[in-house]
Amino acid sequence: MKRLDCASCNIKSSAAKTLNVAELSIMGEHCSEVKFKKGETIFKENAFSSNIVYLKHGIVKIHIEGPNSEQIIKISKAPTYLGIPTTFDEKINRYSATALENTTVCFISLEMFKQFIRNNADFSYEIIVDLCKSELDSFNNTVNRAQKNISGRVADAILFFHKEIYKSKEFQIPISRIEFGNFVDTSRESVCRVLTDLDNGKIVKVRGKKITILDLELLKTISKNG
Amino acid sequence: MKRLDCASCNIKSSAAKTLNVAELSIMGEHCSEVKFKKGETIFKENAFSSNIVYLKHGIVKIHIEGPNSEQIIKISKAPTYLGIPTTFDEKINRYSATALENTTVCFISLEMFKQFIRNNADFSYEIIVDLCKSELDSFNNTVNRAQKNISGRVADAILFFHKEIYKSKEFQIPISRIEFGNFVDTSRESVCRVLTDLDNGKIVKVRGKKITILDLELLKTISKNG
DNA sequence: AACAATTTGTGATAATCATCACGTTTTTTA
DNA sequence: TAAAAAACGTGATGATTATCACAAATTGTT
Repeated sequence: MKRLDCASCNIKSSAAKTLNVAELSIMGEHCSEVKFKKGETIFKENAFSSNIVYLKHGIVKIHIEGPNSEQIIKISKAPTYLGIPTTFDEKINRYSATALENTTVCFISLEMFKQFIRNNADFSYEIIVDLCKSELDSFNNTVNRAQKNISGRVADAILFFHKEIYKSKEFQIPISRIEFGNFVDTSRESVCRVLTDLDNGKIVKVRGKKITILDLELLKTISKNG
Repeated sequence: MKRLDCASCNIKSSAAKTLNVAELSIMGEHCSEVKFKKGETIFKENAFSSNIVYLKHGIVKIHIEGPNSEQIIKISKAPTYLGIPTTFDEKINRYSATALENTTVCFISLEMFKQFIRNNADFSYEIIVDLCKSELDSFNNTVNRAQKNISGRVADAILFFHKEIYKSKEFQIPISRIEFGNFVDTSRESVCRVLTDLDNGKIVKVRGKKITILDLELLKTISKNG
């Protein structure tokens, strides 16, 4: 296993920031860094798992094979942990993670990670804060998926890419129309139709995967009211 | 504040089980036990919050006010923590909890709870395990809500009450038809129709709120395939 | 027990959205 | 660079489900 110099890593998680040099050195001995290309699977549902996965660079989708199609649960951007719930409680992964662009991840030995949690309460504290945040996100997500119509959900997704991922009004969406549908609980065709409507209304300029938000306020209104 | 004798409590959370007598005594000094009647609000979305809530007895619904209606995120049964994510990261509650039957909860001082997490890594560990479990549940929920049709989701809910809450084939559902709809992302009317179909097909006997599962296997099939 | 209020059940109708079909464009690969 | 494969856009159609309307049943109240 490649020895990593975690102490000098400047993309530490807030949990890792609580560790001292000695602890970071131990961590480096139980870590490996791997690069993935766009489209590659980082870890897969139902596969055995004994690593915590930390996303250092890049964007990934978290997805589960549903009864009808792939369900994209969320899209995550570095830096963040990817596989804490999936590895902590279960022996097998309960969801998959796939790179949406070239990414770098650290595979951290689960045993060592648990040691840190058991021995370092500050570390645990930060992990708990993280898990709480994602649970709240997940709850909000449930409401939005359930109660908004397709236009609202597509608008939501565009606003999500704008605010959470690219922090710009102009970006390339990292997913196909099919994946977009799997992300906002609708069909590829419906996504296309909503996008052309937004384009026709000069709210969002849509050119293939390239998105330019023209009227942010109106887009927010659509996100709220559908 | 009423002083509680946490040491002698036999409904301790797995986290609280890691505490020694001295710690449990401290906990008792920073806890208060409150009883709620069916229908009463335990804590409310957008209200200020400075307590961790532990459900000792009873069943509650966790809900969020959505753009169109109340969204029931989940239904939880004692013993469990209710408000970790809502209090840990935020100053205000991000969701409400309402008693579905007479319940007993402990309000635990957030400051003290954070002290335990910072000082007792075994305690933190158990909290993390809990949070991981609920995140996984939440992910599965997302898939089921998105990809199953109404029959499947209603069947799911009945199986949920059977397996997770009452552990019996016969029970009274603790929610109205409207709430049932808010729980499985549909209208009151659609819930009624699916329930009469299940009753007509002799799969589930439905008499008002009283449910008797007659054909468990068929119900599971409906849950899967709609 | 009688009344009011709420909850429930069910038919009719309308809206939303999925699916199908097919042509076009873009991307990948040989 | 040409061929093949994949992704995309859009119209037509049908299925699912929401909404409306109203009667029946249940629950709560005086």
